[in-house]
Order: sequence, then C-alpha cells, then structure tokens
Amino acid sequence: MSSIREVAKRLGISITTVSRALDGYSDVAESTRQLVIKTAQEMGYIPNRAARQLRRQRSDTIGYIMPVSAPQYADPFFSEFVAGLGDEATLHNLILHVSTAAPDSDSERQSYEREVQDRKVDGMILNRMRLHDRRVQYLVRTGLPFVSLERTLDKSDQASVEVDSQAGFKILMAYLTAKGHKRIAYIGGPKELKIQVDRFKGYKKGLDAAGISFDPELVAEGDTFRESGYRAAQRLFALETIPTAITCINDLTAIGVLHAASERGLKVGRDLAVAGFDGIEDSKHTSPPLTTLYQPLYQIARNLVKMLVASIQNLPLEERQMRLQPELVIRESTGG
Amino acid sequence: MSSIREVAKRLGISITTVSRALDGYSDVAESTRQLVIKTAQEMGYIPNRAARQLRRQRSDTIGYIMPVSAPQYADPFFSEFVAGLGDEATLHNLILHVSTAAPDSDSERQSYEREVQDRKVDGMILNRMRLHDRRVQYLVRTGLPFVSLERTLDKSDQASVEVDSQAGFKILMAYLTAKGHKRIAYIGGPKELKIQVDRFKGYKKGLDAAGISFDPELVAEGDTFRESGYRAAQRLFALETIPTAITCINDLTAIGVLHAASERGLKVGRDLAVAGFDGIEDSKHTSPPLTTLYQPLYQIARNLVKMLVASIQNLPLEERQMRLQPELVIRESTGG
DNA sequence: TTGTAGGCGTTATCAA
DNA sequence: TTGATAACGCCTACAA
Repeated sequence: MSSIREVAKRLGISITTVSRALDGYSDVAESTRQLVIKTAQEMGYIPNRAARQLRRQRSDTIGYIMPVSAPQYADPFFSEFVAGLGDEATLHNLILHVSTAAPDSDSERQSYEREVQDRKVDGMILNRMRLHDRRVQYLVRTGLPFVSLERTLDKSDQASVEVDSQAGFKILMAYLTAKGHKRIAYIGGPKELKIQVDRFKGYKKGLDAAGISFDPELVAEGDTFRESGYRAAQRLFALETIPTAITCINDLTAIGVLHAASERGLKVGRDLAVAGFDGIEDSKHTSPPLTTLYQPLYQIARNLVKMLVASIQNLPLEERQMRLQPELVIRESTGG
Repeated sequence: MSSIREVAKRLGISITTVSRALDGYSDVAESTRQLVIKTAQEMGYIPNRAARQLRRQRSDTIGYIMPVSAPQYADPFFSEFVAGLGDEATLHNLILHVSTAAPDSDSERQSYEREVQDRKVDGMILNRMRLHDRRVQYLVRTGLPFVSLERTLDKSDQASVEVDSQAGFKILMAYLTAKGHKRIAYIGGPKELKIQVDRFKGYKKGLDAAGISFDPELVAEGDTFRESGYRAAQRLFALETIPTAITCINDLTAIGVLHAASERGLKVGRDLAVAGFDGIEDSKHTSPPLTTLYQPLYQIARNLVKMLVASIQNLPLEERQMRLQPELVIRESTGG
C-alpha cells in the first residue's frame, strides 16, 4: 500500500536513497541501509510491480504454454510440471503465465508470438519437444531467453534438462526380457516427438540386447493419451499371437492399455505385463499398480525455472545441459 | 514494440486522440478513429501493460490459489479447472496468476495476503470451500472482488457457481437402491468441506428415500485423494459384512477404492459397486470404468472468470448465484 | 472534436 | 554518501 515516497518522507531522506538501500547498492551507508530496511518492513512497503516493470522495461513474468490439443487434456503430467514452475517462480518473485495451445498448430505459433510481442514475458519454458521444433526456431530468431525439457535437433543453445529416456527404456526392457518375455509390444506417440524417438530407440536396443528380433507388428502409434493406449491395445489383442508384455511411451497410454486388458478379461501382471513412463501419481493406484520409469517432474520444473532465471540475467550456469536418469519402479502390472 | 507516441507521430495527431480512438470514446471523429485503428494495427501497436497498469491502478491479473497440501497432489480436477480459468482469462486480456497452498494453513493465509497486498490481483477465484472459510472472511474484509465455486456459511455476497451435490447424490442413491443395494457405504472428505456436507446429506437422504437405516459403520472419512480411498476401502473390507456398494465424495477417492478392491480379488461391477463424483477424464479409463456424477468443470471455470470480470467492473450479473445439476454417468463399476 | 499537460511509482543519471 | 530530476508509456482532466 505505502509507496517508496512515504518511506522516504518518514525517514526524512530522499527516495533515491531508499531505493538504493533496498536494492543493495554499495554506495549507501550501512547505518542508513539498516534503518531503511527496518522502516520499509514496518510500513509494509512492497515495490509496485507495474512501476518497476515500466521503468526497468522488464515484465518479471515467465511464460509456459501447455502443448495440449484440448484443455480437457490437461493431464497429471502437466499439473505436476506447472506446480513446480509456479512454486519456483514465486521464489524468484516472478509471475508465471500459463496458457494452452495445440502442438505444432498455427494457434500455437500465434500464442508464442503474443508472448514475445512487447516482451510480455522475459523468458519461456518449453517441453514436449519435437525433433524439429518451430517454437525453438522462432524463439532463437527473436532472441528471447528460453529453456527446455529435452533438446531438439535445431541449432540452438538454450539451457535444458534431459531425462535419459533411451537408457531408461533399455533398463525396463532388460527387466522384462530377464523375466522371460519375448513378445514385447511398444505403444508410442507422434513420430516427431523427441521422447518418442528416444524411447523407441531404447525399446529396440533392449530387444537387440536380449537377442530378440524386431517385429513391426508389435509397434503402435498413439498420441500419449489414455484413449489412444486403449485403442492401440485393442489392436494388439486382435493379433494372432498377442504380446506378453506391452511397454508404453507414458503412463497415460499405459492406463488405456490396462482398461483394454481388463475389458478383454486379461489379468495384468499374470497374463500380460504392462509398463509406462513418467511415474505420475495415478500410476500408484491403477488396478493393478503400474510399473513405470519415474522422473521427478516437480523438481525438473523447478530446475528449469532456475536455469531460465540465470539465462535471463546472463549469469553462467554450472550445468547448462542437465541430464537425469529415470528410475525403474516395479509394481504389480509386470508381475511385481 | 511501437508505442502510442509513434502511432501519433506517424499520423501527425496527438497521443490523446490515438488513445481515445482506440479505447472507443465517442468524442472522436469516426474517420479519425478508422485511420487510427488501421495504422495501429499496421504498426503492430500493443498497449504497454505495465504503463497501463500503473496509470489505471489495476493489475489486469486475477489470482487462483490451488488448495492442495503438496504440489504433487495437483490432480486432474485442478488441471481442468485451471485450463478453464486460463482460457477465459486470456479472452479478457487478463493474466491468471496460479499458485498453491495447503488448505486452511497459515501459509494459505499468507498467500492470500500476498495477492491482496499492493493489489497484485484485481480479483480472486476460490474453490473447495470450507463451511466457515477464512479465505472468504479475509477477502470480504479487504473488499477485493472474488467469486467461488460453492458457497459457504460466511456472511458474504460474492457471485458463485454451485453444483447441486446433494441432489446429485440422491439420484445416485436412487439408482443404486433400485438395483437392490442395501449396504451402501460412503467415503467422504474432511468434515468442514462444503462438498462433504452436501454429498453426505445427499447420501443420507438417499438412504431415507429407500427406507434403509443409516449405519455409521459404513461411513469413512478420507481426504479426497486416491490414497485415502484405498485406505478407507481396506477398512470397509475388514467389516464382518462388507458393503455391496461404495459411494465416494469424488473420483480420486473412488480410484483408490478400485485399487483396494482389485487387490482383495473383488470384481468391481459384479461383487461390488463403486461410484465417484466429478467425471474427470480418468474416470473413463479406470478398470472398470467408473460410474460418476459429471460436472462440466472446464465450463464452470470459464463462467467463474466471466462472473469475476463483471464483479471487478461493477457490472450487474443476470445470474449471481448460478446453480447446476450434475449428470449421472453410468459405467461398468456399478454393473453398467 | 482535438490537444496540452500532469502524474501513476520506480529507477537511473548526474550533480552536489 | 546523498539528493534532485528526468524518464518509462499510458490515461484523463481540462483547455482550446
């Protein structure tokens, strides 16, 4: 409520001094600074955001556009991610601006343009990267700072976090083949999705490592949502010899598979093994609970914000490309 | 990028005229207005948010604090709700500021104070109301506009949307009793939660209507999350005579129940009926799919924002207390 | 119907 | 070490 002017008046000093004392400039007497800080606190002074933004030509806002084709599809993956972004942003006194747009659509392009226009945001956070990603190309052109979960093939040098999907999937495959599975299916996502490429590669390498030959019949393409997992599983169940295990690009897809399996009277964990990727909360309480590759999404999101803040302030980062290993969580859906 | 000044200069007229032409004032010549609008568009002029906020003393921001005890618990309910808030906010050129805080905690109180301080937001959206709600009391005191999903017992007159939980539950109970169920359990949430009170009332009235006497043994208190549904179901299964049907305060709780049932070897839909409330996406793909009372959360959220906008601008609302009926969606978890 | 000018609360430049 | 002052971009009395 109270402005810097009132704080200055109360102390009988100039607003300049108050401003500089509060911002930690070195050219203000320590005694003055202490007094200013104390008084400002007492008076409940909080700098006016708009005034500061106007003067500094910064928005103190970061943007995240959820890549979902319909808002109803805002799934648990995104809520955990957004929660992490929001909490870390608050810590840095930044506003998080969230909106949604369908992946790789014109409206997505427009959404990004709108954020960049007039510097509505100081930086952006991306995830669900595509191999060749128009968002990256656009942001690189505009010069707006951004960070991403997963990297793309585009020429860019943003800070990023990458979960080693490929290695994760290989571990999962090793686990399944060790249990004697030979007919292992894979339900993926859109081909251009970075995680699809990596996880599929991990799947194939896992087959190789176990000396199992690749069978295209056992691969299905979904869209990372429950419904597509359900449909893909139905197709797999229509094969002459159905697979003994189904691995999925993510947990939501796996949830759809569980549904299809139960409908068909297959007891998952005994007749069929099912595994996902992400380790969202849901995976703990499916019937049966889901084996999955866990990635600490909330923490990842917080890290991305930290990286973005450094990037905006042009500070060096000790780790510009952060790499994490997902953790195999074994539950009953693969026989425990 | 370009400011109002440049637009004015280009046209050789004053800033004032440009400003007023763009804001739709009546005292500007129609020909001038057209010219201004066209030029502004050509030049890609977008009013500077910070400057406008500073001048108008508004933040053009609305706030929503998710009432979750840990960010990981940000569940599908909230993501659909937030998606609706975000999309409608964008339509009104408002920023949606999202954060999280544990229900009824000191940190929640502080979060609200922080939003209100210095008018960081022009209004707030609340949901998951408690019967006596400190958030409501606080906001009423400060005079900040707000709207809520569900009303409380506090003296307040905010615009609100209310889904008739009680009527919904009665319909569900009528459906279950008609199917011959007599031992029907109820797993609720914290006692002070408005939806708990309403849904529990609906449960009891439903028993009454069917001439079934209330049995406290069949009632359990959870916390609206999967885990608590799982635990409560385990307790119910330990009874001498287990219930033939379990109704739940929400879908997440019901998902926990499904998990417990499958663990115990109960075939839901045949040995046991289970029903939830909300109709989140998940409910379509549980095993088996869940009977639930559907409420159009995305639309509700959009309506709340519309109401808040009207409230902020002091415009009258044709319907200040909007009432909706949830829709019974019958799926296999109650035998189809 | 249009223009002049003051000020919203900060920060930054420059002088003292 | 401190202070006066000029912006930042917009809106709005008030004057013309």
